[in-house]
Amino acid sequence: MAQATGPSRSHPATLSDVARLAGVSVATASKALNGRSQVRAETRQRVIEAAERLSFRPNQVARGLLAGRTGTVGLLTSDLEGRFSIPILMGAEDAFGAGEVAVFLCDARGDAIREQHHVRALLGRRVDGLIVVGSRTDPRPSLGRELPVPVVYAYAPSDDTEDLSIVPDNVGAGRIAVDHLLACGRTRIAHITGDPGYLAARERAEGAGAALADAGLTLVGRPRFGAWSEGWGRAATAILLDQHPDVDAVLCGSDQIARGVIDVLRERGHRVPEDVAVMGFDNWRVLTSASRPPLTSVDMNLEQVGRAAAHALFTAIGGARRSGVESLPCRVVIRGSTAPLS
Amino acid sequence: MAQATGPSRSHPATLSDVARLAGVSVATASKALNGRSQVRAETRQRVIEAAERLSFRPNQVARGLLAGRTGTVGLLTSDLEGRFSIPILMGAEDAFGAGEVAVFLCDARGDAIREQHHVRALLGRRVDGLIVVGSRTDPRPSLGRELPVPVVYAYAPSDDTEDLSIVPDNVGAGRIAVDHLLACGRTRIAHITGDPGYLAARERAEGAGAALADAGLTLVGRPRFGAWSEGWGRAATAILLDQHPDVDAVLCGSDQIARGVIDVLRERGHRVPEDVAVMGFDNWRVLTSASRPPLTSVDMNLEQVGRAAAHALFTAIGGARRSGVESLPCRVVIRGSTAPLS
DNA sequence: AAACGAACCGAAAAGGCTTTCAGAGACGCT
DNA sequence: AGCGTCTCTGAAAGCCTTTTCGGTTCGTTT
Repeated sequence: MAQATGPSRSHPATLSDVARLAGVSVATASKALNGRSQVRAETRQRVIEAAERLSFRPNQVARGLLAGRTGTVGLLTSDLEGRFSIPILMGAEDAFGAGEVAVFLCDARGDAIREQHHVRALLGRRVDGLIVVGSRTDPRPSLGRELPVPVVYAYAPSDDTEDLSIVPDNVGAGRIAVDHLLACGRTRIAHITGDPGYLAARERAEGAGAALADAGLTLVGRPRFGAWSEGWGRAATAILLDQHPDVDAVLCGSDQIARGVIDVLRERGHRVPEDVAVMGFDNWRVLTSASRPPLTSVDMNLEQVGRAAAHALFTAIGGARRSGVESLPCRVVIRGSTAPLS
Repeated sequence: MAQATGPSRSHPATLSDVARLAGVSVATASKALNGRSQVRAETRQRVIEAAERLSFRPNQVARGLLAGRTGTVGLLTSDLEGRFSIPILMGAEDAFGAGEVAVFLCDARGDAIREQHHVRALLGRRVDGLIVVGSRTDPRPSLGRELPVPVVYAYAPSDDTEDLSIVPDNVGAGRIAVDHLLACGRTRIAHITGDPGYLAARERAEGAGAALADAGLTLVGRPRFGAWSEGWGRAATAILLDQHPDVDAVLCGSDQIARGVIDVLRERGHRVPEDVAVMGFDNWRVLTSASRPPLTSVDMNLEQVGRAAAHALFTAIGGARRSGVESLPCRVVIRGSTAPLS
């Protein structure tokens, strides 16, 4: 039943086309299509049919001009490459897409100038709000208070506490990770993690330490900061085993580190998880499921962060402003690399 | 020098605000700011200063309504999760961002219904064009010929040859991969790759076979199709070594497979690259640089694909329509896992 | 029969911008 | 002085939709 001649490449139908075809005025056509009550049912039907025949889609641009709200938001990422931005972005896109909001994507490539440029461009397009997604949890410069639209920061909080930021709770993440290891009966727990220049690394270590203290324990040695790489995981494990051969769990700052740790443990003849339990961080599927055994990991619920940011922005557009840093809980995803001591 | 009272949260300045402040009409103000020639230099200067004082940014929505072109495009991905979409998206965003085009991001989550919904929404916003990004290189259903704006398909080509699609040249990729191994003096080359349901897997195998044939050689055994996982890489390697212990190179269908291959090779006492050279596919940094040794891999130049798609769309909006499937060359990134036989 | 609501419809304005066209000065020429 | 020519400027139309408000038609009430 293909239509012989669709509307095709000519100008899309406008409301006045519909009105003409239905034999009413544009005003009536508008009311009919928008469910306004001052239209006779029969007339409304005629208009709807006309609209369908012309496959009329109301021009959101015109609508936006009139309403003062465009139904668009800007999503400003600092680097798409980083794998943390993507899930957040997905969550936000998802939360908005369900409504009638469209998302402009802008990647600043970590450059402040480019970021400014994008902000200007987005404001020129009269977005109703902005979400700023960072690639690390360290605070970042605020876009300022003088913007004409609300802004929500996701993952990387703003350094201005008047702004609203949504971040994962990395201290809590450290706690629940250790809690899981304790629940598995482990007591000699080491922590190998990434670059100490990252707040995430320091906070996770802090949380881990606090959970251990609550149980009357301490970490085996100090937290071993280094790099977010497999290489560091391997190197640190070698040292760890030399110093503390009796360790029975290693909490790692990332899944990459964890893979390095597991490799060296196996090479040195330690069984995972029987002798040593290993936990990662980030719950990055490629790494967790490919490792032997599959890796227990902490998931930061980044999609959730994205959705929460979208939701917060939505309510802020509605007028309800919040501020401060709100942190969302993380969760432990249990796989084969951790198990109770038998 | 902070301004005491910025434009802040009040309505952004409009052109008529600027005109009033400069003491001219909106028409003149418009011409002055847009570089039209029919304005005295002195008047223009006055207008520009007024615009600056009010930090005036022209309303792109109004401009779009008038011009009939909005300076926006829709970027329709089928799944953001997949790692192939991201670089393409970055490339496209980059190519457009440099100009004055803004990108609407929509993720269909692999659902045709949702895709349709997004297309409708985007057309309602009067995007000037559409880029459809797929997650595998197998052809996908066309959006149809009746759309009012040009469409370019990236990575996953349309099944309608009247559409324009930009894809990586996977056959060529298989060729250059084998060429590199041949250049390293390898002659007993095996191919372990992923799911044969993927066109990419079949095409790469085809290209590899062709390059070998050109050299008067054949693969060691047949291409070993399986899954895109480390696990399959390990399993296939075990079988391969049993059947052909003299193999001197393994071309893998993905970096994940390659990591599995390398692991088993090492465990069985084969040195990489001295005894066996190993190549991956996709050039996925996390995997290539973390493996021991770092992995030589074929990069599909996906950012390039994204940029090319953006560029093609741009010219199509300008009126120059192309059609068919255009494939872009891949490149070999050489790291430690391949080296000349000494 | 006159008046009154209710129900329905359409003209017009608004939103911010660009462009066209006509008008206003300024200037030089005959 | 009168005329044509430039150079600037501004009024107004147009883009597409929504909303307000005034007008018309009916049926109902006194």
